[in-house]
Amino acid sequence: MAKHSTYVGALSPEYALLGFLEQGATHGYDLHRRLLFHLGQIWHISQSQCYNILKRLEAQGDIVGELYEQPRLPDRRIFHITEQGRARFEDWLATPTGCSVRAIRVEFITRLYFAHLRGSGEAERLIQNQVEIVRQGLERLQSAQKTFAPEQTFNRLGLEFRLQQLRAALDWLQNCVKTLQGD
Amino acid sequence: MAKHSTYVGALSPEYALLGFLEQGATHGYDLHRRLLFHLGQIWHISQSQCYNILKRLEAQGDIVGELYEQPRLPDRRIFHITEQGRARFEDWLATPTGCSVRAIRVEFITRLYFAHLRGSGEAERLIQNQVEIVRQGLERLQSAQKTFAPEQTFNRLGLEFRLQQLRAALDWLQNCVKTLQGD
DNA sequence: TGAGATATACTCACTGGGTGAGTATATCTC
DNA sequence: GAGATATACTCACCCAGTGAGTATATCTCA
Repeated sequence: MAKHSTYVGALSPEYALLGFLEQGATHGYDLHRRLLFHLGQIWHISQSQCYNILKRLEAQGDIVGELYEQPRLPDRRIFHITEQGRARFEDWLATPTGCSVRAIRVEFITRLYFAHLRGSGEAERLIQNQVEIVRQGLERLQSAQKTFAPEQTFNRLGLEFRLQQLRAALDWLQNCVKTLQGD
Repeated sequence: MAKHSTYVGALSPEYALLGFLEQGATHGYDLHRRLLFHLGQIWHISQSQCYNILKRLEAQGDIVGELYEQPRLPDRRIFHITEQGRARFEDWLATPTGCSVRAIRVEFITRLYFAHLRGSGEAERLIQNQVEIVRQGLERLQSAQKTFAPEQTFNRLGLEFRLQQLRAALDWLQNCVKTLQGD
């Protein structure tokens, strides 16, 4: 069940789509439009990729589509989220985000978006959790830094880069709280 | 020719492999080991992915492999870089890296690695170029910041995140010069 | 009035990044 | 003498992502 891919590159917008569908049934075209409008700076997803994901979600049983014929426009498939899909989404929303920069930029902000919509301080809790995770990640990287052989200059540089990025992410997280309060 | 993929996710270690092969012919197992040792913090590549790429490079004519039978160990395929492959590599090395954080962390550091090996100030020039590119990117993002509708809080947050990350990258670049001089 | 852009809605075939498991042998270690 | 580790590569698979194509309706502006 809920067999998450383990490798870090696997940041699929499928949960964003599930999240939109959790708010109510709709069709692929609309989902793509909403993704662009609300999270377009986070996800850069083509229309066809959107449909690809919907196809997969349907095959997995997270959503079901019903065909509606329209008089003159192309037929629509309206997707509904299933109980299984809803459970997967809730599960994902409660899963802490890793501390890679990419995970924060993409997965964390997406989670934050849906948590914020629900109100009641969920977003703030999410941020505080993430601050803790990033702090721990920083410590881990800092101790890893000492283990390099001197000839591995570029591995060291790579690690320093990640450290700087994580520190910046931490600053951003702390600023995030204020931004979300002020709107 | 040199049909680069256009989308940002496309950061293939193929050029790193070409770069190693440009230093001399060798086999897949050794290439994977070298990639891990010298750039393991930059590329997280499984063995099979390494072989996948070699297969593609051979199909494209950038490298050629010759089979060597060994008495008791598995056969080896020794790969040589072709003239076309060498040209592709040189081309890539001279191409400026984009200003996404990921591109810098991965592509830029890889370029820097090979430029540094050649000496004669190539690495320093690369860094100075990149500083300029990142500065321009920062300005572009800063002006994009003003164009958001007020309801697009999360797009704005996403953009702020990228801004912070780029500023940190700029600091890192400036530090880089010192690190490379001091070894 | 009529040409061209833009919106609606989806399909298809493809590339390429990435993984995990499997194969078979030799040597090192305890 | 058993079990880990190194050598060297193959295979089948998943999924992220793209670009082009299809077909119609409405809006825009000269």
